[in-house]
Amino acid sequence: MNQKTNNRELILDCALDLFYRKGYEGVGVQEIATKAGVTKPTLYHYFKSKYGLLESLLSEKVDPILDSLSLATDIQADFSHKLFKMAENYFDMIFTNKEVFFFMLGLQYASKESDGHKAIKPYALRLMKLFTDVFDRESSYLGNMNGRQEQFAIGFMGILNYYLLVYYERNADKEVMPVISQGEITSLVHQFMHGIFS
Amino acid sequence: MNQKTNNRELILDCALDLFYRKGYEGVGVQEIATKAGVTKPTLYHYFKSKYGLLESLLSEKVDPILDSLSLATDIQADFSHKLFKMAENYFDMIFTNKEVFFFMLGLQYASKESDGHKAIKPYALRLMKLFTDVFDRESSYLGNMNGRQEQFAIGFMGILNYYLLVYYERNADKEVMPVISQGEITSLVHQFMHGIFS
DNA sequence: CATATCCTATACCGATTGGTATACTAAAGA
DNA sequence: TCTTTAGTATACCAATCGGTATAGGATATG
Repeated sequence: MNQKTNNRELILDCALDLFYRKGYEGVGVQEIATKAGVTKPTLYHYFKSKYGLLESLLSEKVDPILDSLSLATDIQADFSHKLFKMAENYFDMIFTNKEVFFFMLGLQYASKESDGHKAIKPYALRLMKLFTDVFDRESSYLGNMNGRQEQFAIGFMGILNYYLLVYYERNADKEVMPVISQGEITSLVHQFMHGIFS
Repeated sequence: MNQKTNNRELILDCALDLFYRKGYEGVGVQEIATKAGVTKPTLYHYFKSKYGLLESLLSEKVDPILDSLSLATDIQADFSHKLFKMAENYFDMIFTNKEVFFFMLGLQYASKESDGHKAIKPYALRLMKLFTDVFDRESSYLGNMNGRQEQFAIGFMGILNYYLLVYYERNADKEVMPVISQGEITSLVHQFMHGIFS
């Protein structure tokens, strides 16, 4: 039985759990190794540095998520339904990858000079582009966005992410976090599309 | 001349600048002291610990800002104008207190178990309540929000904050960050109130 | 002048930080 | 069987972490 890949994966998983709970800078390499039941040289055999570990972690955990999100934006439906589906997929993705997502979100808001922020930047841009593309594609049909597609994408992501943050904090104490209902998603999408008077 | 308050203030300012640029965990006590031109015991004379320094920093820098923001929400105008004024004040506040605000935002998204997140929580809640109150007060006039005031507040803050984050990243390299124009604010508020079809 | 208080510096603490040199073991390929 | 390679452990490194004991200097009050 090949132990190699096992330990590598184990280290990544332990690192993610710790990073998620305490933040990238708040976790030492020793702590990760101990939790994974290996020693530091083992960790350094697989990853060239702590930052290298972070990079591997992101590329192996975040990229697949973005890939699947990307596929999910290719549905055929009217715009309102499309946005609903997008929000639903987004929330789904987040609840099944809670640790990755909130760790990612934290890095996005971390100080610019921090290692974490530098590491997350390409992924954040890709996620943003994913949302912007949806509005861009729609504008060729609707044609009424007047170059504001990006502002819409920012607004949509802003609403979803901030809603998630608040939701997450309020249910943090709960054993298992309850999912966001379809009604809530509908309400959020409706608010985004038609404003607050309706 | 009394040097005491000078050094205390100096330490706070240096700490803020460093925390803003490198993050709370990314900065050592020694680094703060050195930048302020004092030694560690001096720092520890004024603040009982690194965390105590953070607490003092927040209460002395964030609270006044929230106070002034709170006052600014008390204007008499139609709702749309009120939201515009709020967004304008919010952006104004942020651009004149860039370091405090983005440091605060970073802590808000930091991992729950981190010291920084624990320290910022009450301030984040106060800011949130500030926005929610505006919608609550308006609902007594309009009465058409059906208990969704909080969702609206979250959405509004989400749009503003995410817009700020993107804007901030794009202009990070610039010598002096250009302010967000009144037109942009109008557009954002309009989008929030009436949705994307208009 | 003397005392008390506030402030600051030298020098140190144990613990932890990220990272490594060296050697050993197990397995796979020739 | 011999050699090579990947993986792991012991033990170590200098540097930094947050924090402090002690003592000296300044200033204000008695």
